[in-house]
Amino acid sequence: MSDIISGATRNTRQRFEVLALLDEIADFRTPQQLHALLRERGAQVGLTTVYRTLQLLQDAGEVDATRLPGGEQLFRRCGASHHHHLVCRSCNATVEVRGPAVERWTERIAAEHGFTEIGHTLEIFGTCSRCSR
Amino acid sequence: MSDIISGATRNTRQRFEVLALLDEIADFRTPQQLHALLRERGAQVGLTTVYRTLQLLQDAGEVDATRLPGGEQLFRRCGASHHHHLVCRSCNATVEVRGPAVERWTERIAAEHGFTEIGHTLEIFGTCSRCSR
DNA sequence: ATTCGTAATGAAATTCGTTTCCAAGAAGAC
DNA sequence: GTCTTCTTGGAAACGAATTTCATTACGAAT
Repeated sequence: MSDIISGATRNTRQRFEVLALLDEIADFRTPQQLHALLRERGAQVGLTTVYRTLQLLQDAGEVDATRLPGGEQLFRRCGASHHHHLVCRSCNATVEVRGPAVERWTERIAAEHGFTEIGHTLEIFGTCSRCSR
Repeated sequence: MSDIISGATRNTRQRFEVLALLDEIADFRTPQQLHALLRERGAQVGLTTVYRTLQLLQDAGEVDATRLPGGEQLFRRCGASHHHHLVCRSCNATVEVRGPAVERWTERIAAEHGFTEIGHTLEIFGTCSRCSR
Protein backbone atom coordinates (compact mmCIF):
# COMPACT_ATOMS: atom_id res chain seq x y z
CA MET A 1 0.00 0.00 0.00
CA SER A 2 2.74 2.46 -0.89
CA ASP A 3 0.60 3.86 -3.65
CA ILE A 4 1.06 7.50 -4.38
CA ILE A 5 -2.63 7.81 -5.05
CA SER A 6 -5.13 5.87 -2.99
CA GLY A 7 -7.51 4.10 -5.31
CA ALA A 8 -4.83 3.53 -7.93
CA THR A 9 -2.91 0.30 -7.78
CA ARG A 10 0.22 1.23 -9.71
CA ASN A 11 2.71 4.02 -9.36
CA THR A 12 3.57 5.19 -12.83
CA ARG A 13 6.04 7.74 -14.05
CA GLN A 14 3.17 9.79 -15.47
CA ARG A 15 1.40 10.06 -12.15
CA PHE A 16 4.59 11.17 -10.48
CA GLU A 17 5.04 13.84 -13.13
CA VAL A 18 1.55 15.22 -12.63
CA LEU A 19 1.91 15.22 -8.86
CA ALA A 20 5.35 16.83 -9.04
CA LEU A 21 3.98 19.60 -11.23
CA LEU A 22 1.02 20.22 -8.97
CA ASP A 23 3.35 20.48 -6.00
CA GLU A 24 5.17 23.34 -7.68
CA ILE A 25 2.12 25.32 -8.61
CA ALA A 26 0.16 27.41 -6.17
CA ASP A 27 -2.73 28.55 -8.35
CA PHE A 28 -5.46 26.79 -10.19
CA ARG A 29 -4.75 25.42 -13.63
CA THR A 30 -6.90 23.75 -16.24
CA PRO A 31 -6.05 20.17 -17.26
CA GLN A 32 -4.92 21.50 -20.62
CA GLN A 33 -2.61 24.03 -19.03
CA LEU A 34 -1.11 21.35 -16.84
CA HIS A 35 -0.61 19.16 -19.88
CA ALA A 36 1.10 22.00 -21.76
CA LEU A 37 3.37 22.70 -18.78
CA LEU A 38 4.38 19.05 -18.62
CA ARG A 39 5.30 19.03 -22.30
CA GLU A 40 7.26 22.26 -21.89
CA ARG A 41 9.44 20.66 -19.27
CA GLY A 42 9.88 17.61 -21.45
CA ALA A 43 7.67 15.31 -19.44
CA GLN A 44 5.98 12.93 -21.80
CA VAL A 45 2.42 12.58 -20.50
CA GLY A 46 -0.69 12.27 -22.61
CA LEU A 47 -3.59 14.65 -22.17
CA THR A 48 -5.89 11.72 -21.46
CA THR A 49 -3.64 10.61 -18.65
CA VAL A 50 -3.59 14.10 -17.17
CA TYR A 51 -7.38 14.06 -17.06
CA ARG A 52 -7.46 10.58 -15.57
CA THR A 53 -4.84 11.36 -12.96
CA LEU A 54 -6.62 14.53 -11.90
CA GLN A 55 -9.82 12.53 -11.54
CA LEU A 56 -8.03 10.00 -9.35
CA LEU A 57 -6.49 12.74 -7.27
CA GLN A 58 -9.83 14.40 -6.83
CA ASP A 59 -11.46 11.15 -5.71
CA ALA A 60 -8.61 10.69 -3.27
CA GLY A 61 -9.04 14.23 -1.97
CA GLU A 62 -5.54 15.17 -3.02
CA VAL A 63 -6.57 18.03 -5.26
CA ASP A 64 -9.10 20.72 -5.06
CA ALA A 65 -11.34 21.32 -8.05
CA THR A 66 -13.44 24.24 -9.12
CA ARG A 67 -14.75 25.69 -12.35
CA LEU A 68 -14.30 28.86 -14.30
CA PRO A 69 -17.48 30.85 -14.93
CA GLY A 70 -17.41 29.31 -18.41
CA GLY A 71 -17.66 25.80 -16.99
CA GLU A 72 -14.07 24.74 -17.51
CA GLN A 73 -12.41 22.70 -14.78
CA LEU A 74 -9.61 23.99 -12.59
CA PHE A 75 -7.39 21.92 -10.34
CA ARG A 76 -4.96 22.69 -7.65
CA ARG A 77 -3.13 20.72 -5.03
CA CYS A 78 -4.31 21.84 -1.65
CA GLY A 79 -4.80 21.11 1.98
CA ALA A 80 -7.52 18.83 3.20
CA SER A 81 -9.69 21.14 5.22
CA HIS A 82 -12.74 22.64 3.63
CA HIS A 83 -12.35 26.09 2.17
CA HIS A 84 -13.32 28.31 -0.72
CA HIS A 85 -11.43 30.33 -3.28
CA LEU A 86 -10.95 33.88 -4.29
CA VAL A 87 -9.86 33.66 -7.91
CA CYS A 88 -8.52 36.38 -10.20
CA ARG A 89 -10.47 36.50 -13.44
CA SER A 90 -7.49 37.34 -15.57
CA CYS A 91 -4.52 35.46 -14.10
CA ASN A 92 -6.20 32.76 -12.00
CA ALA A 93 -4.23 33.76 -8.93
CA THR A 94 -5.93 32.10 -6.01
CA VAL A 95 -6.39 32.78 -2.35
CA GLU A 96 -7.85 30.15 -0.08
CA VAL A 97 -10.46 31.55 2.24
CA ARG A 98 -12.30 29.92 5.07
CA GLY A 99 -15.79 30.89 6.08
CA PRO A 100 -17.21 28.81 8.90
CA ALA A 101 -20.12 31.20 9.18
CA VAL A 102 -21.07 30.58 5.58
CA GLU A 103 -20.90 26.83 6.05
CA ARG A 104 -23.23 27.03 8.99
CA TRP A 105 -25.54 29.34 7.10
CA THR A 106 -25.90 26.96 4.16
CA GLU A 107 -26.58 24.04 6.51
CA ARG A 108 -29.23 25.97 8.33
CA ILE A 109 -30.96 27.32 5.22
CA ALA A 110 -31.02 23.90 3.59
CA ALA A 111 -32.34 22.20 6.72
CA GLU A 112 -35.07 24.81 7.01
CA HIS A 113 -36.31 23.74 3.60
CA GLY A 114 -36.14 20.03 4.32
CA PHE A 115 -33.04 19.36 2.24
CA THR A 116 -30.55 16.69 3.25
CA GLU A 117 -27.10 15.58 2.09
CA ILE A 118 -26.14 19.17 1.71
CA GLY A 119 -23.20 20.38 -0.28
CA HIS A 120 -22.38 23.75 -1.68
CA THR A 121 -20.17 25.64 -4.05
CA LEU A 122 -18.91 29.10 -3.30
CA GLU A 123 -16.35 30.87 -5.40
CA ILE A 124 -15.46 34.51 -5.33
CA PHE A 125 -14.19 36.07 -8.53
CA GLY A 126 -12.50 39.39 -8.92
CA THR A 127 -9.50 41.18 -10.33
CA CYS A 128 -6.39 40.91 -8.21
CA SER A 129 -4.34 43.96 -7.33
CA ARG A 130 -1.60 43.02 -9.77
CA CYS A 131 -3.97 42.70 -12.71
CA SER A 132 -6.03 45.77 -11.92
CA ARG A 133 -3.03 48.05 -12.36
CA MET B 1 -40.02 50.57 -26.00
CA SER B 2 -42.65 47.86 -26.05
CA ASP B 3 -39.98 45.27 -26.48
CA ILE B 4 -40.50 42.10 -24.56
CA ILE B 5 -36.79 41.89 -23.97
CA SER B 6 -34.72 45.00 -23.39
CA GLY B 7 -31.73 44.94 -25.67
CA ALA B 8 -33.68 43.21 -28.42
CA THR B 9 -35.31 45.39 -31.04
CA ARG B 10 -37.92 43.00 -32.39
CA ASN B 11 -40.60 40.94 -30.76
CA THR B 12 -40.66 37.61 -32.48
CA ARG B 13 -42.96 34.66 -32.08
CA GLN B 14 -40.02 32.55 -30.96
CA ARG B 15 -39.13 34.88 -28.12
CA PHE B 16 -42.71 34.88 -26.95
CA GLU B 17 -42.71 31.10 -26.97
CA VAL B 18 -39.56 30.89 -24.86
CA LEU B 19 -40.82 33.48 -22.41
CA ALA B 20 -44.22 31.80 -22.16
CA LEU B 21 -42.58 28.49 -21.39
CA LEU B 22 -40.32 29.98 -18.77
CA ASP B 23 -43.31 31.58 -17.10
CA GLU B 24 -44.89 28.17 -16.65
CA ILE B 25 -41.86 26.51 -15.17
CA ALA B 26 -40.71 27.00 -11.63
CA ASP B 27 -37.50 25.03 -11.61
CA PHE B 28 -34.27 25.28 -13.48
CA ARG B 29 -34.01 23.74 -16.93
CA THR B 30 -31.19 23.36 -19.38
CA PRO B 31 -31.47 25.09 -22.77
CA GLN B 32 -31.81 21.68 -24.35
CA GLN B 33 -34.66 20.71 -22.04
CA LEU B 34 -36.43 23.95 -22.82
CA HIS B 35 -36.01 23.32 -26.52
CA ALA B 36 -37.41 19.80 -26.18
CA LEU B 37 -40.39 21.11 -24.19
CA LEU B 38 -41.11 23.68 -26.87
CA ARG B 39 -41.10 21.04 -29.58
CA GLU B 40 -43.36 18.81 -27.51
CA ARG B 41 -45.98 21.50 -27.34
CA GLY B 42 -45.65 22.09 -31.05
CA ALA B 43 -43.82 25.38 -30.80
CA GLN B 44 -41.40 25.61 -33.68
CA VAL B 45 -38.26 27.18 -32.22
CA GLY B 46 -34.70 26.29 -33.12
CA LEU B 47 -32.19 25.28 -30.50
CA THR B 48 -29.91 28.11 -31.56
CA THR B 49 -32.68 30.59 -30.95
CA VAL B 50 -33.36 29.13 -27.52
CA TYR B 51 -29.72 29.69 -26.62
CA ARG B 52 -29.75 33.21 -28.03
CA THR B 53 -32.99 34.15 -26.33
CA LEU B 54 -31.78 32.87 -22.99
CA GLN B 55 -28.62 34.92 -23.41
CA LEU B 56 -30.68 38.02 -24.13
CA LEU B 57 -32.88 37.34 -21.14
CA GLN B 58 -29.88 36.86 -18.94
CA ASP B 59 -28.33 40.14 -20.10
CA ALA B 60 -31.66 41.82 -19.42
CA GLY B 61 -31.81 40.28 -15.96
CA GLU B 62 -35.02 38.46 -16.79
CA VAL B 63 -33.69 35.03 -16.07
CA ASP B 64 -31.46 33.56 -13.51
CA ALA B 65 -28.64 31.29 -14.58
CA THR B 66 -26.59 28.72 -12.79
CA ARG B 67 -24.75 25.54 -13.62
CA LEU B 68 -25.04 21.90 -12.81
CA PRO B 69 -22.02 20.41 -11.05
CA GLY B 70 -21.10 18.99 -14.45
CA GLY B 71 -20.85 22.47 -15.95
CA GLU B 72 -24.08 22.51 -17.92
CA GLN B 73 -26.14 25.69 -17.90
CA LEU B 74 -29.46 26.04 -16.14
CA PHE B 75 -31.97 28.82 -16.58
CA ARG B 76 -35.04 29.89 -14.75
CA ARG B 77 -37.27 32.92 -14.81
CA CYS B 78 -36.98 34.71 -11.52
CA GLY B 79 -37.17 37.92 -9.60
CA ALA B 80 -34.65 40.67 -10.10
CA SER B 81 -33.02 40.97 -6.72
CA HIS B 82 -29.81 39.15 -6.05
CA HIS B 83 -30.21 35.74 -4.48
CA HIS B 84 -28.85 32.21 -4.49
CA HIS B 85 -30.35 28.79 -4.99
CA LEU B 86 -30.94 25.66 -3.08
CA VAL B 87 -31.22 23.01 -5.77
CA CYS B 88 -32.28 19.38 -5.46
CA ARG B 89 -29.72 17.09 -7.00
CA SER B 90 -32.24 14.64 -8.35
CA CYS B 91 -35.26 16.68 -9.45
CA ASN B 92 -33.82 20.21 -9.83
CA ALA B 93 -36.48 21.61 -7.53
CA THR B 94 -35.28 25.04 -6.56
CA VAL B 95 -35.66 27.36 -3.61
CA GLU B 96 -34.48 30.93 -3.83
CA VAL B 97 -32.55 32.00 -0.78
CA ARG B 98 -31.19 35.35 0.18
CA GLY B 99 -28.08 35.85 2.22
CA PRO B 100 -27.11 39.45 2.73
CA ALA B 101 -24.55 38.41 5.30
CA VAL B 102 -22.82 36.20 2.77
CA GLU B 103 -22.73 38.99 0.21
CA ARG B 104 -21.07 41.28 2.70
CA TRP B 105 -18.67 38.56 3.73
CA THR B 106 -17.49 37.98 0.16
CA GLU B 107 -17.02 41.71 -0.39
CA ARG B 108 -15.00 42.05 2.75
CA ILE B 109 -12.82 39.00 2.16
CA ALA B 110 -12.09 40.04 -1.40
CA ALA B 111 -11.28 43.62 -0.44
CA GLU B 112 -8.93 42.39 2.27
CA HIS B 113 -6.91 40.65 -0.41
CA GLY B 114 -6.86 43.62 -2.78
CA PHE B 115 -9.39 42.22 -5.23
CA THR B 116 -11.76 44.49 -7.11
CA GLU B 117 -14.78 44.02 -9.39
CA ILE B 118 -15.97 41.29 -7.14
CA GLY B 119 -18.54 38.74 -8.09
CA HIS B 120 -19.35 35.39 -6.62
CA THR B 121 -21.22 32.17 -7.18
CA LEU B 122 -22.92 30.32 -4.39
CA GLU B 123 -25.14 27.33 -4.93
CA ILE B 124 -26.37 24.92 -2.35
CA PHE B 125 -27.07 21.38 -3.47
CA GLY B 126 -28.97 18.75 -1.58
CA THR B 127 -31.75 16.23 -1.73
CA CYS B 128 -35.20 17.70 -1.25
CA SER B 129 -37.67 16.14 1.18
CA ARG B 130 -39.75 14.68 -1.64
CA CYS B 131 -36.78 12.92 -3.25
CA SER B 132 -35.23 11.70 -0.02
CA ARG B 133 -38.25 9.55 0.80
C1' DA C 1 -51.59 47.43 -47.73
C1' DT C 2 -46.95 47.33 -49.97
C1' DT C 3 -42.22 48.10 -49.82
C1' DC C 4 -37.87 47.92 -47.77
C1' DG C 5 -33.92 47.66 -44.56
C1' DT C 6 -32.17 44.90 -41.36
C1' DA C 7 -32.70 42.16 -37.17
C1' DA C 8 -33.68 37.52 -36.24
C1' DT C 9 -33.98 32.69 -37.38
C1' DG C 10 -32.29 27.95 -37.85
C1' DA C 11 -29.95 24.01 -39.93
C1' DA C 12 -25.48 22.84 -40.53
C1' DA C 13 -20.86 23.36 -39.51
C1' DT C 14 -17.49 24.43 -36.06
C1' DT C 15 -15.26 24.84 -31.69
C1' DC C 16 -13.60 23.16 -27.56
C1' DG C 17 -13.42 20.64 -23.25
C1' DT C 18 -13.83 16.11 -21.87
C1' DT C 19 -14.53 11.06 -22.30
C1' DT C 20 -14.24 6.62 -24.50
C1' DC C 21 -11.96 3.07 -27.29
C1' DC C 22 -8.56 -0.17 -27.84
C1' DA C 23 -4.05 -1.78 -29.12
C1' DA C 24 0.46 -1.30 -27.18
C1' DG C 25 3.23 -0.65 -23.06
C1' DA C 26 4.87 -1.36 -18.44
C1' DA C 27 4.09 -1.97 -13.14
C1' DG C 28 4.75 -5.41 -9.91
C1' DA C 29 3.92 -10.20 -8.15
C1' DC C 30 5.84 -14.70 -8.58
C1' DG D 1 12.56 -13.54 -16.84
C1' DT D 2 7.50 -14.50 -17.24
C1' DC D 3 2.86 -13.39 -16.70
C1' DT D 4 -1.11 -10.87 -15.47
C1' DT D 5 -3.61 -6.87 -15.84
C1' DC D 6 -3.53 -2.08 -14.90
C1' DT D 7 -2.18 1.93 -17.37
C1' DT D 8 -1.16 4.67 -21.25
C1' DG D 9 -2.13 7.69 -25.20
C1' DG D 10 -3.46 8.81 -29.86
C1' DA D 11 -7.54 8.77 -32.32
C1' DA D 12 -12.21 8.95 -32.43
C1' DA D 13 -16.40 10.08 -30.25
C1' DC D 14 -19.17 12.99 -27.57
C1' DG D 15 -21.89 16.85 -26.07
C1' DA D 16 -22.71 21.53 -24.91
C1' DA D 17 -22.33 25.82 -26.84
C1' DT D 18 -21.19 29.02 -30.58
C1' DT D 19 -20.64 30.61 -35.29
C1' DT D 20 -21.91 30.85 -40.14
C1' DC D 21 -24.79 32.38 -43.60
C1' DA D 22 -28.69 32.09 -46.60
C1' DT D 23 -33.48 32.73 -45.62
C1' DT D 24 -37.31 34.72 -43.15
C1' DA D 25 -40.11 38.15 -41.26
C1' DC D 26 -40.58 42.24 -37.94
C1' DG D 27 -41.99 46.76 -38.09
C1' DA D 28 -41.13 51.44 -39.74
C1' DA D 29 -41.96 54.23 -43.63
C1' DT D 30 -44.80 55.28 -47.35
